[in-house]
Amino acid sequence: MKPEGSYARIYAVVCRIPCGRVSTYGAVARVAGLPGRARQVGYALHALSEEEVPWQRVVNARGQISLGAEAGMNSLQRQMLEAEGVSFDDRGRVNLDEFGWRVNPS
DNA sequence: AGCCTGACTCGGA
DNA sequence: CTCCGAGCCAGGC
Repeated sequence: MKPEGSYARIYAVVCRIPCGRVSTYGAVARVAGLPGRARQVGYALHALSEEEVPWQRVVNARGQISLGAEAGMNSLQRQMLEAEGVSFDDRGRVNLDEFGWRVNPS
């Protein structure tokens, strides 16, 4: 198993997130086969920087955008999600109970 | 080789 | 509900 393989897993999971839905780093990590390595998920996405992967649909457990550090990106992400139909509150948080993506919705 | 930082999460206060 | 501390792995210097 190559270390790069883990990254490909993360990208694959993110790509599986349907339009208008968001997921958390922990959830993606778990589905990608990296339980507890949520941090690495964010790290992988940061290194990603590709438009082919909807990294914008990935937020933290609070449903808030953690990009803060990357100037401009956090605002951009919010607008992109809003364009997909995702609602944000005054604090810039998403209602995971509603837009939170479930791997297998019952 | 080691040390520090980081797109995070969880449990407790 | 929010805030704080500890744990986790990988990359950069």
